[in-house]
Amino acid sequence: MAYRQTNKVMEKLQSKKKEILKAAREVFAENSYQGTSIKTIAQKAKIATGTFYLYFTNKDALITMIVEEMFHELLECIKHERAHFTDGFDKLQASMEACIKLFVKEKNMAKILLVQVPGVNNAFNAKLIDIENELIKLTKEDLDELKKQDRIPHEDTFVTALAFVGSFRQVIINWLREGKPEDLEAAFATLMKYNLKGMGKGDVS
Amino acid sequence: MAYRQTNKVMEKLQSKKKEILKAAREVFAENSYQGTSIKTIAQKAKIATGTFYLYFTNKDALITMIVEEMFHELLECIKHERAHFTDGFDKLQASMEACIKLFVKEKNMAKILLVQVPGVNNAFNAKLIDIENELIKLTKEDLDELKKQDRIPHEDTFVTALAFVGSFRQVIINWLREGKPEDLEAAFATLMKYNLKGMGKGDVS
DNA sequence: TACAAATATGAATTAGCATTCATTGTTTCT
DNA sequence: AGAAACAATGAATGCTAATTCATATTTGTA
Repeated sequence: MAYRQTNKVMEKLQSKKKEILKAAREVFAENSYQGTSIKTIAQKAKIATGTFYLYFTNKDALITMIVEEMFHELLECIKHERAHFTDGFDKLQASMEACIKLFVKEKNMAKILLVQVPGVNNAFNAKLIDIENELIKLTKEDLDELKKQDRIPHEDTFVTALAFVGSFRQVIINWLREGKPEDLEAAFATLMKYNLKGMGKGDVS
Repeated sequence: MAYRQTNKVMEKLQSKKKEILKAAREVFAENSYQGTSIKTIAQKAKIATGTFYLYFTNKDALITMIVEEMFHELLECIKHERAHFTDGFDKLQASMEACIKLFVKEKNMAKILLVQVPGVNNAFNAKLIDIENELIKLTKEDLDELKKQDRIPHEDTFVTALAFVGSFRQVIINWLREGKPEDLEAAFATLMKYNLKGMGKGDVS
């Protein structure tokens, strides 16, 4: 009779794939894409290098899956937090707060998305750019809404959205690279105030 | 008797070295460090691959020299423009305006410094971080001065400096990658206003 | 238990690219 | 002109790391 996988085996395979992904996230967070070898990942995942290729077609497919997973996690997290609010300013604040909280919790994710992967190659950058553009789009929508309500001056909301996202990005990257500011969540307050004032919100204390 | 180079030959060698640097800047602007081969650079510079090694000890020495040249160009340009002003806000504005004008003029420089920033752990990356840190340091000094003069609120000037630089960085990167905003120098006005308001400058129109 | 299908292994293969080097071409000086 | 120093060449070398594959182990069915 034909061989059929039992549940036990299927679960084992699934968990092994997850194990590889987990190991890979850790290794990629500390080393560049080029500087990361399959052998290293395999060792960390406690498998032979050849085994890796039973789970992923190649190194590219691995990093693609990792980045896509992170993309999904990040956007879901942001959208979930935004959903609690209707006010434009509140939605902006919720987005960035969600983002920062997630990065503090999943530092490897931040390192991969912001520090390691950007230099890989132009094809990969495209994926990362998608993530960033999505965040910029969300921000611009909030700004356009606020503009329509006459709650902020009629400036170029696209440039404003870029400035907003860029200021957070820079602080997070510096935190990852140099450990400064030490307390990212405390810096969040300063940063949010800075940006709300920049947008022209009237009553920022 | 010992052979002595004539001026004509020395000049030829100098200009060939410059030719290589120029070709390399062009190639590095479009490809990552790892993705750029000496062969490609040599072809563009119209020399044999072996000849490259008569001018540079290796690939690392080449990128180091390029980045150091750019570092120097950029900081000189900024410092020169700042020197015309004594007021803190004016100095901040002059710095970023100089930066943007230089990047518009030397787009390859911007691409190398901002887009091809690889997560590669080598001299290349370290040097790029140096440049950014220098700019952040300058910004923080201006902010500290303004704070001492009680012209801005007593917020964390380091985080503020990061936000300031980060907002410009993001806009410039987006311009390089997607061509938006189309007119970078026009976006500069919006961006500067945003940041001055963010800092808490009172009379931003 | 036997044997077939599925998984796992890690040494061998392969490919790309930086760097070297034996050879050829050019410049300087007598 | 001819020899010695210098410069240029590009094929050959060597290294690193991704991917493959022949072999071994594990799992499922009868």
